[in-house]
Amino acid sequence: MKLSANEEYGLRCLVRIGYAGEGGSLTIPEISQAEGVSPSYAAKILRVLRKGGFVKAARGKEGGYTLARPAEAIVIGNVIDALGGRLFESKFCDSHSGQAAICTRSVDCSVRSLWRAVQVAVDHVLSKATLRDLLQNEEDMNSWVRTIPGPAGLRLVQ
Amino acid sequence: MKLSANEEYGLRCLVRIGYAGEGGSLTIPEISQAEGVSPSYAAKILRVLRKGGFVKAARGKEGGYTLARPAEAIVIGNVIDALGGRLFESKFCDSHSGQAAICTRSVDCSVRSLWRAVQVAVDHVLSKATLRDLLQNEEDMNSWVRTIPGPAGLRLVQ
DNA sequence: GCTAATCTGTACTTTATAGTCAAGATTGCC
DNA sequence: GGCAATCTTGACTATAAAGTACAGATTAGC
Repeated sequence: MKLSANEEYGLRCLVRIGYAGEGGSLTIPEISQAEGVSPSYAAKILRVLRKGGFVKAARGKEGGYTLARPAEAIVIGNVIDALGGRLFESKFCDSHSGQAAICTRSVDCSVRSLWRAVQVAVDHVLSKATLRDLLQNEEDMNSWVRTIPGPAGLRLVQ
Repeated sequence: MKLSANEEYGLRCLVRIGYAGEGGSLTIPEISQAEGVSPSYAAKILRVLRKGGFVKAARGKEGGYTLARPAEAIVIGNVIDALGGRLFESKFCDSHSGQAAICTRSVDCSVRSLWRAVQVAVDHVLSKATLRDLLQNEEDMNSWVRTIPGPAGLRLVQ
């Protein structure tokens, strides 16, 4: 249960572009240097963000990357989704691949229920947080964390 | 944010051994066939579970794997930990490696706070669930999920 | 239209994870 | 002791993820 490099760097690049403000833009060299990754790699990640519709790219002189939408309209869950595939996507726990038949044995049921509970917990954080939340300072950050409903949401698992 | 094969198969193997009941044991061929993996791979995973102290192995005829402790004394969070490294362990978000200095730039702070919130949410599920919970049927399963406290726990993030 | 700055795409190399193999060690039973 | 069943170990191969290199396309400004 680890973060992929794509998820980590992708989100960081996005936050950095967000910090550039409305209409502000950053170039690949600027971003790659700030994040300490090679320009090629930054470009690769930024391409994913662009294809996901989170940033816009402008070529040529004065070019660079800008947010494609206002920060409050960018849900972090969707960003992570685009960067690293679906949350907890797995070849085993495949409620999405229509292989319901595999859930006849109890081991499958138990484990899948657990992963579902974890996924719901994660989604509760990531689907509520927007890029705007990440652009506040740390103190403000914690305020939205406190607003996450607990048992009510988790009950959805069943 | 994906599950590793180790985490998925490891937990499944453990649950399967748990289903064998108190003192019941399963051999590598039995487990590997049930899970649809090669005996070699099952052996590799079971080694991790053994070194983690979750199962005991007996060699020779009548040998096999047994739970090392009662199911209610096995916390799933610890199992996942042993199988796949620390939750959300990352070379970036390294509050564990004492590199606090990296948190001077706001991008680092924002992103790390987010991951911390996610980790807390995940821990709330995994540190409360025991193997015993997974051995119940699915209906019973959901009952412990409902008991997870929400905002109270997440407030710990700050 | 030329030039320099910038993004875009593909192909490549490196490294980590997943999964396999085979020889060795232990145990229970005869 | 000998045999068969079983776990143990380390080395090996295959596949996926991480990261790099480079040639090409686009644009702003002159």
